[in-house]
Amino acid sequence: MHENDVKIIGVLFPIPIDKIFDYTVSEKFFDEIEIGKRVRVEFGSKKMTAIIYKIYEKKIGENIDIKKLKPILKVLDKNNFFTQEMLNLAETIKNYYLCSIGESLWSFLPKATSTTKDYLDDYFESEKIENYYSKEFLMPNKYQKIAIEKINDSILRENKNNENTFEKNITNEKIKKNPSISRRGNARSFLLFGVAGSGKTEVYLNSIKTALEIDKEVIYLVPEISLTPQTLIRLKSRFGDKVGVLHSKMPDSQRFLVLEKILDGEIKILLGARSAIFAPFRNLGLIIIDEEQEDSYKQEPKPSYDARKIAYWRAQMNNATLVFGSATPSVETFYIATNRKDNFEIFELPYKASDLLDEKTYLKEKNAIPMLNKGTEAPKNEIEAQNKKSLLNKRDEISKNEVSIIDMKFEFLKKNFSVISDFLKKNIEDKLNKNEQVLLFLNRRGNSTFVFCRKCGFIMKCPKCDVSLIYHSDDEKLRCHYCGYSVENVKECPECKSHYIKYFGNAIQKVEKEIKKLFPFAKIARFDKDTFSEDRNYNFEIYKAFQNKKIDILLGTQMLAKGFDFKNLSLVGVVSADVTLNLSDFRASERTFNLLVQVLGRAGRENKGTGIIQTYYPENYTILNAKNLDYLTFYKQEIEWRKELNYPPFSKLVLINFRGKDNESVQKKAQKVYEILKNNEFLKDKKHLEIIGAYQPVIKKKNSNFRWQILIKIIEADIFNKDLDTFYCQKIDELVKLNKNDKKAIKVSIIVDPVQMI
DNA sequence: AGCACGCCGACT
DNA sequence: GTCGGCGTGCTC
Repeated sequence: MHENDVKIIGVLFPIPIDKIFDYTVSEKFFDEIEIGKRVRVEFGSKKMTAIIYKIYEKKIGENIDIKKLKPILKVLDKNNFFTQEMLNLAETIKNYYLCSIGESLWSFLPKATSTTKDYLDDYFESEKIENYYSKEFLMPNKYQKIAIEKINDSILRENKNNENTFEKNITNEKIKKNPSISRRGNARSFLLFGVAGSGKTEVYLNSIKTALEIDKEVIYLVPEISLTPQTLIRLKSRFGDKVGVLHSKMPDSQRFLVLEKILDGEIKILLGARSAIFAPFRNLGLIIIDEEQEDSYKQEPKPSYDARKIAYWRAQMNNATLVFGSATPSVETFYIATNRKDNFEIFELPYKASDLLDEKTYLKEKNAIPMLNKGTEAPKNEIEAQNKKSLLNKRDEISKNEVSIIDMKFEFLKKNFSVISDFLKKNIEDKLNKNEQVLLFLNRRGNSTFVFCRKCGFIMKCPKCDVSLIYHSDDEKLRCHYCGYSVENVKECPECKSHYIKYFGNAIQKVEKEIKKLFPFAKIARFDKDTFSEDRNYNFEIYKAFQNKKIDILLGTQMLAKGFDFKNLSLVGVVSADVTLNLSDFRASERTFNLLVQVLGRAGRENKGTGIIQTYYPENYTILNAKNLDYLTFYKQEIEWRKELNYPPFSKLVLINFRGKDNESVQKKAQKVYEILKNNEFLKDKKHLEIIGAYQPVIKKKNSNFRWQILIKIIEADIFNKDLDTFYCQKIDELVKLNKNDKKAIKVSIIVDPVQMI
């Protein structure tokens, strides 16, 4: 084998080893190989697909023994799915989220998932798009107008001093070790803060139009695409074939087709969930992230990236405009936006668009507002005043639904032992009599939260996880909601053989039974993960059935809170608001607040509806502020304790997970690492570092593995700036890696910015 | 992460 | 005997 006959390339696998693997390339492949293309190679004993990351020209390094290298078998791609920007981004992700470069780069490409036909297809077959939304751009109200003008201004301004980012040939030299992302131009970031129905989408659509006019491309992220078919329909009706979609149920072949169309320039707007943030656009001008507060933007298995953060980095690298939208923004984003950090600006859409756009108002607005998309600048002081006014004053003017809080402790004293309070019952009856629809919300699947023996107190627990089993009456089984373990229901106590088995707590199936008893003539349907998994089309069916008034009472878990838009719904009852509130997670209040506001917002999007929250904590600030739909007051209280206890946005969290079969050795390991971190001379910065541990999380055992954790708070970290705290993270990573290779029986993983704390 | 290889216990 | 559980090490 002569040096001239072969080339050597370095490739990456989707494995957690931070290493580039070298292979030889025979002459017949010389024309095909290119950095970013995928190749088929033998790896160990298996054939695997890898991505070309390096092409070594001519000189073969002295430390590479050519005889040890295996040849590549095939070049898989005609097109290169990676732009130069993506390769740099992979490095950034690797450094920030502490994964291997292989894992990082591979997360950009579709991986084999289920190939079920999605119900969206049926949706398009059965419904005519035009029937739903107009092709015309609606006339925005004055709040929308202010936002649109500012966003358009940002998009257009960047066009002037933007170099062409199209790069065809990627060379090794261009892959820098620490790519700079500080190339910040004038592009800005925006938070659109507006209640449900306030017309955020119309603002997005206008911004997209502007971006397209100057030949820029757009990424539009939604939390879960299959729950929001309306968004796609609206996009398609305005922009037609330029719109591409990526969603979770799509087969890989179709995903690659979408990527190809992006590279060909056929697709200019990509709508999708989290992973769509990696779209290989070469002239990205706008990124929209709707429902910005959703946890689903953060991926938990490695690489555990946050699409919002990636969006921020990509916006910086491309000088693109970034738009976040939410009715209840995440505390972190709201903090940054209101403190105007990182070129961030906040706009409020304080009214439901329907309230403003009655015909009279419409005509008034239409006459008052000059044509859009010409970069017309609204008077600066007016905008400022408008923002100030609405942020400082409580939003009294907002047409809000009437919401009541019911103290369940009091119900108990009244000797009403039902899960439905008298007040809620009366209200449901009232609505049913008026032929209106009711939605009941409960955040717990199954029938009872736990099953125990009244004689000896034995609680049925999952043998693999440290959680109680939940009784499902459908099939008379006890299930673990963490690992899926299930057993037949018990009639006698496995411990003392008594027959005094009691079912405790209120889960959704039990509530369903009770509702059926209370309202025997009502048509009742249940909607949760259990009914959902049985039939993929179920949620669409339910949606249609409810729309067509074939259901009187719909009972559901948090899956209901998203995306659904019911017109005849006039009462939302939260059966229990307390389940998520009591979780030991620093985001528990935030999640509960968001969920409550979302669920309550389902009522009366057209007419005025009512809401009822049942709780044991009627004085809790989360519940109270949710009742008033008062985000600002909630935020002020939430941010205060976060600051006090150094939680995000005042710190960056790094969670180290230890798990293994033997509890004691896992504990020892965790404690040893804790000592090492605590005593390390680089990490002795007590002012900026708080190391907590080693402790057992609330769920001590998961899937037969005992768990221990160490939590590190890097204080005063800037949550969007990766440079500030990278040093600490790298050091932590280094120390943990150095100390984990002695035994494989204990698995150690580091999660940067964890979302699941328990 | 997979996967092979190898060492020990259980059982047709 | 041999099947299989999982602990350990390797992948260019």
